[in-house]
Amino acid sequence: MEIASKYNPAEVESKWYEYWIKNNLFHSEPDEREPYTIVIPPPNVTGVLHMGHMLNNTIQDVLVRRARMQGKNACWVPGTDHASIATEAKVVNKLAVEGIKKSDLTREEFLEHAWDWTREHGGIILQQLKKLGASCDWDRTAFTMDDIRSESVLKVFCDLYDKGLIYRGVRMVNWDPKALTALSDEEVIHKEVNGKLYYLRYMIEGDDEGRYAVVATTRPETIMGDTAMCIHPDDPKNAFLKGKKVIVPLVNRAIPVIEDEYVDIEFGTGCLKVTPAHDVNDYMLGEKYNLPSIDIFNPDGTLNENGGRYAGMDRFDVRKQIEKDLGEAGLIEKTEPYTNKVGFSERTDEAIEPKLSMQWFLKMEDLAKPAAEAVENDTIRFFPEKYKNTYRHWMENIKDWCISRQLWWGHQIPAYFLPKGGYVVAMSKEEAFAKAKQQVDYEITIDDLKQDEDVLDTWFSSWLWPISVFNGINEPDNKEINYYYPTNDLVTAPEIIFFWVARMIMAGYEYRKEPCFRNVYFTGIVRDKLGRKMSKSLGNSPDPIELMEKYGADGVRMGMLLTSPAGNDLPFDESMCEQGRNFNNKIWNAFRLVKGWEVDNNTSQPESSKIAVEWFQSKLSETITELEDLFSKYRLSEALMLLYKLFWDEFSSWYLEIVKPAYQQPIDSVTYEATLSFFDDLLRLLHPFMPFITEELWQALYNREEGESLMISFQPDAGDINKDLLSDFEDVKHIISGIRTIRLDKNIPNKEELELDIAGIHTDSFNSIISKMCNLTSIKQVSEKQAGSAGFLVGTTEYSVPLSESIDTEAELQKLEAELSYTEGFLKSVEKKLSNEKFVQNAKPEVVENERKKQADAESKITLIKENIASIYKK
RNA sequence: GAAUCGUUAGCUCAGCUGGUUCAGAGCGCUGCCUUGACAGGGCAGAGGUCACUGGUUCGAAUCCAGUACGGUUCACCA
Repeated sequence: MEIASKYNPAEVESKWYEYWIKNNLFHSEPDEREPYTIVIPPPNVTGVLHMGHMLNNTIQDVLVRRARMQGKNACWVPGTDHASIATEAKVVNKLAVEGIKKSDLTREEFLEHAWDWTREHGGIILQQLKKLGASCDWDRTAFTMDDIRSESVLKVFCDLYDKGLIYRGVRMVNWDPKALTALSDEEVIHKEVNGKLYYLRYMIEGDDEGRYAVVATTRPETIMGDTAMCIHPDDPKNAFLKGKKVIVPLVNRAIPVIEDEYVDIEFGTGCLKVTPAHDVNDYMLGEKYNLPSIDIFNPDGTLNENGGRYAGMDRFDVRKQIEKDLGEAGLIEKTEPYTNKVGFSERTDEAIEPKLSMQWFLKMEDLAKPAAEAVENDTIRFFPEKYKNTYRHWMENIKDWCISRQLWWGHQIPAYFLPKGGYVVAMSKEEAFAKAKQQVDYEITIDDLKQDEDVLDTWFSSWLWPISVFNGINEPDNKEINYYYPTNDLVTAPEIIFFWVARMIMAGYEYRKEPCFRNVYFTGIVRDKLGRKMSKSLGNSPDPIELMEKYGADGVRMGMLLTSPAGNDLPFDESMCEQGRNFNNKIWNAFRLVKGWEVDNNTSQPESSKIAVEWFQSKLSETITELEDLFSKYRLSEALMLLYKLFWDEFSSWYLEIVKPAYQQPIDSVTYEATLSFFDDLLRLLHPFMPFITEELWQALYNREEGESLMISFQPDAGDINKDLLSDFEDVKHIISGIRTIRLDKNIPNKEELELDIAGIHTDSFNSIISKMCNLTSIKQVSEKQAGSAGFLVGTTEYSVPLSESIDTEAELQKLEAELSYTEGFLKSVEKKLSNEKFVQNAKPEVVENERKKQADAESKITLIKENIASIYKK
């Protein structure tokens, strides 16, 4: 049988993915087994796969595949998110290209376009996940705006409204002048901006001496909205302003000077201009002192009629113009460079405008309580744990959630306004009508009801995801939700801990009285070599699909996992995928070797093979035990590395080399069967990490029936671990390495046979292995090392190889001297410790005992080295 | 500004309740190796005052305090 010397992933991957699908192996139905559930963090429906998705979904797939192979009923629910703002922006852009303005369309027409767009681009990302090998239950694919999820969202809205947790009111909100919508606090990113601090003169009204106050502000364009000036009551330098009125420059409006301790005397001049409509703090002052509020902005960030001569201009242009105008009017004292933090929209990167507007809010305090506790007491565990702090801090300072958005793409708020004021909240217009009739004392028709134009924040649907994917909101007692919920693990990015994770936990307790998941694995950020976050705009992100074509999905999966402990950023480098690909190739070639052997039932098993089988059995068991521990701590990269070394070093470099028959010789059947069985176990262990190549080889290892698959077989169990055998074998490796080093040093080809002399304690049972691996003709005990031989120490036993050629005594001496001085130094430090009475008294007995042993070992080693040196001199 | 996490080999990271798993792993690097699974490979090597300064202790990479430098999150100083 001819098998290519290089593994070619492309055809293998699609073949097995189709096979898994065809045999319905990803699908899960409730049964008597223990469930294992993961819900996917739904990617944006019109998004494409990026490196962050690759990392995230690889981890989920590893967890799901492993759980499935542990006999659990594993269910990974896929789906997508309608991503209100992001998608709407994309559709608006697309229409703009076609010369259509959103404002020219009706809501229905716009939504038509949005659905078209969704149908066209939606689900691409899910197809890409299939390339990665994701074992999602595709029959369960959900969308945050499909019927079940939409109904769930409305239901929850109505329910929370009925409970009095949702309210409507005019509040200062974060306004995005580009997307033309309000945002929640979490959607605002504060960035440092280099600007100026403007010192403006406000003349005192009716002051004969022409005195004035100086106000320091970063936003001179908002002066038209000023309705007061504020000073600190105890500020001596501004005391002369008390009770006066000052004139707002340019608009010549008189405003009162108020006093409040909120003002920082030290900052600027100690005078604060108060613009209640455009600053959160000024708004609070306005409330406190009952100040009028003058809104000077249009929704798009241009000035409205209150902006006087600046009406119609953009806010940033006004800032420049006003600086000029005020300067000319002699009303600018000075300007100085100033750095401050400005909020920007997460989605549009537009500077946020604090704006008073009517919005819907959700009260968070009561919802937060059980959610905070659950993480605090580890009912829900975070990996890494440090995010508990972040979470706690947010939960303790939680504010009400602004859930309305002035967009069309999303779940329209189920509130219906009544003709003479007021509104009713209901699941449908019909229901609303019924309610309305009861509520009002005048005649109305259903057409008199007008539904609120706004939609809900995207996260208002995502926070129900673990419940809504099993229809647990609409039918709270259905079989599926009762079986699959609570889910087990959530894999997501720390950036959305507040947006999503925290809120899901809240919804979980509110609607199921149970945690929505048990463990949260936070992935890091995928960065490029320069440490920059990979992003579309920087263009520094490789295309995941191209990567998979180049290195194979298994190779890329491995590359992503090799160096990414939970919570750590991943400095991505293609060389890691290369390492992954190389490992695939190693497995492939090991398989070629084993499958290429000719088996002879009449050959008896050599001693060396018999021991190797026993040893590897123990090694395997040991690794399985360690693996379980690592998985329990979600240390996936370490788990993978452990398997990497098991396969490459222990299995390929040691085990296979030992049992490998001589060239063109057959192998005995006992060893052969054992080797196949080991291979089978190794493939099972590796499968969650690299599903494709393992399935390919597992199918080829034995004759499998149609429908059989590695992915639904079981993880191997750990057997007995013979610790003595394992540790003896480590010595054997050292002996073999020692001999190899001698060959290298002395330039002795492998073909040339050697002898091995041993002075000291040695277990003979491994001689067959040493002999085979080193091409030895004899291994014998000697009282001391022969002259003219090269040696090394393993423990306190001296191994030496007699050499026919004369050896370089000078070099030999140097080596021995170096070892002697090292060992003597070592002995000295041990002796120092032991002669310290306090150490002997205070340290644990076993520690002291250990030091004594070290002392004895070092002493005998020194004696041995000295003898060797002496023997060289004798000669 | 506050909170929090971190600093160990060229790179990415392990190192649990102080003492032989204490100075480790993978990659990279250096040398040698052409027939026999694999050069996408084999074998053997070199590489670190564990950021710094004090302290606790018989004993510190490990515990404590401070400093420096990074990261993350939060914050209304105009």
